[in-house]
This record gives sequence, structure tokens and C-alpha cells, in this order.
Amino acid sequence: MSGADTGRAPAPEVTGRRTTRQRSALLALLDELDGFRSAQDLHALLRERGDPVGLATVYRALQAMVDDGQLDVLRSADGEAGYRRCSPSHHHHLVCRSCGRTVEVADPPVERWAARVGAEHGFADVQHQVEVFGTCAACVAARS
Amino acid sequence: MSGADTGRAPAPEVTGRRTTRQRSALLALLDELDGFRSAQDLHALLRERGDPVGLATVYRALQAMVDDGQLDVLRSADGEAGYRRCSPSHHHHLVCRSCGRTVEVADPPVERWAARVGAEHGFADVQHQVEVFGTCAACVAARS
DNA sequence: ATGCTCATGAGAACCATTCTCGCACAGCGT
DNA sequence: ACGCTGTGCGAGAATGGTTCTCATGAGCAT
Repeated sequence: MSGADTGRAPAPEVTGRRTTRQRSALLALLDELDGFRSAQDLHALLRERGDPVGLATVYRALQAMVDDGQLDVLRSADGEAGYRRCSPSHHHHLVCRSCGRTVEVADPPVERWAARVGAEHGFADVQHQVEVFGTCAACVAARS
Repeated sequence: MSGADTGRAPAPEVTGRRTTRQRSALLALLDELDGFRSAQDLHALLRERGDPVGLATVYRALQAMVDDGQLDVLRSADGEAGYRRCSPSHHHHLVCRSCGRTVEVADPPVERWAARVGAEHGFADVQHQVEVFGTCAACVAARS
């Protein structure tokens, strides 16, 4: 699910996860990148920079980080999952369709809108998923 | 991608598609159902009711209907795609996490919000994807 | 240092979706 | 009604992202 859970779990700060070379490398890599990257991409990048990590490990680590609220996930149209380091507070993303650059946006109005819409129809435990896509200024300029 | 494209293609009314038993059956089934159903589900339902249709055909037909704007697609968290008959105008969905029932919601404020957020950051061709999840009144009542 | 776990990794398994390719049939003109 | 033609169909294989298995290896508390 993407960065949008109004009712995210309490997010225990003590995660009980072990600090391994692989997870550190993955986290470091994610810190350097902006934009959503697929697990496969991240795996390839780690190998390139000489940090041999198993693909399964990448998936497991990413999953764990998502559970701990350290990452945001976004499913692309073709079903591939993209991961991105993000601030822990609730927010949404503005994603460039062309270069993948993302901007975090937090806007109370949408939050209120989602809650209201849910309430109006008798829905409880309302969460929402909001992503905005577009072509960023740089990519627009780059188009011949 | 789900029902949320501000800039959907012109949607040619003359689709040039042939009317076959399989496609009619699929469309009829979708008309009876509310809520998002996976291609696999739809395929199984068709077989159950005695309309033998190939799985590949279901996928092809669904894809075609989506291209023609007759269906909405929604990717669940586990990557499976859900399909649903929908009104042709732009709208979003309020989905029950428990029973899958959906309500279409159209609210101009969000549209404006998305456009504004994109513009503020210099993004062009702004589209957005918005889904609201919750537990509907019936399911809340059903919880022992 | 020791031991109890949890994490890792290679490969297989899984599963939704797409492709292949030969055959059937809808649509159209006559 | 008849035949042509290209689109749609279907079974199974292929694809590709993600998850599972299980034996080995490495944190971390004591």
C-alpha cells in the first residue's frame, strides 16, 4: 500500500531487527536515491556497487522496513512494487512520470476530505491512498 | 491504474470490437456484481455459471474494456488487479476492506487540489489516483 | 566466548498475467 | 444465403515479479 494510511499501526520504535551488513547497505542506498525504485533495481544497484546481497534478502528487508514505517511502497500500473525512503509522518507523493523524481506533499484538506467521504457513507477505519502523477519541469524542458 | 485519470484519452465511441458470446457474458457478469473482482475470480464465476471462457480471453476482454473506458482497474496491495464496471465520468472509489463493496464518489475539491499541488511544483499533465478504504457499516455490524 | 535466534542466500516454487499459434466465427460485401 | 477476411478464441507454454525452503552464517544478550 502506498503512503497514505491514516490509521497506521503504532509503529514500535524498538523494532527488534538485527543490524546486518545487507540491511545497512540497502538503507544507505535508499538514502542516496530519490524516487521510487523497484526491488529488482535496488538489488542490481547493490551488486554493482560491490555489496553482494541475495534477491530474497532485498525483498525481506524491504518488507520489514515497510512494516516498520521506514519506507513507502507504490504499485506501478504493471504490478511492480516501488520503494522509497520517506519521512515518518503521513504524506502523499507527487511523482514525475518521466524521471521518477518525487516530492512529498502533506495537505490537511485531503485528509479531511477522505475522512468526510468515508463518514458520509458509514465507513469506519477510513484510510486513503493518494498519489499525484505528472511530468516535472525538468522533463518538460528536456522534451525536444 | 485506477479510476482517476484527469487526462483520459478521448475514448472513441466506435471501438471496432466484435460482439462475441464470451465478451457479452463477461459484461453481463460485471453488471451484476458490485465491487472489484480479480480476473481469476471472474473467470471462475463464468465457468461456474456454465459459460466456458478461456482465461486468456478474460484477460484480453478486460484489457480491451479498460482501454475503452468501460471498466475501472484497481491494483490491490498484493499486486492482483481488480476490475469493476463503472460510470464513464471521472470519479474515485470508497472501498470496503472487508466485503469489497464500493461506492463511487466524485468530488470537485480533490480534483482541484491535485491540479493545484501539481502546478505548485511545476508539474505538467497532472493526473491523480485516489482511493479511500474503510469498513462499511454492514461489516462493522457483522463483527461479532 | 557461548548459545540462542534471527538473517542470509541459492534456487525452486508460486501465481498473476501475457504470449503463441492454429482454429473458429463475426461482420461485411455481394 | 455465401464466402472472405481478419479479429477473437483457447490451451498450454512462457514470463517475470515475489515468496518460500532450508541449510548455513552472523547479531546480540549473557
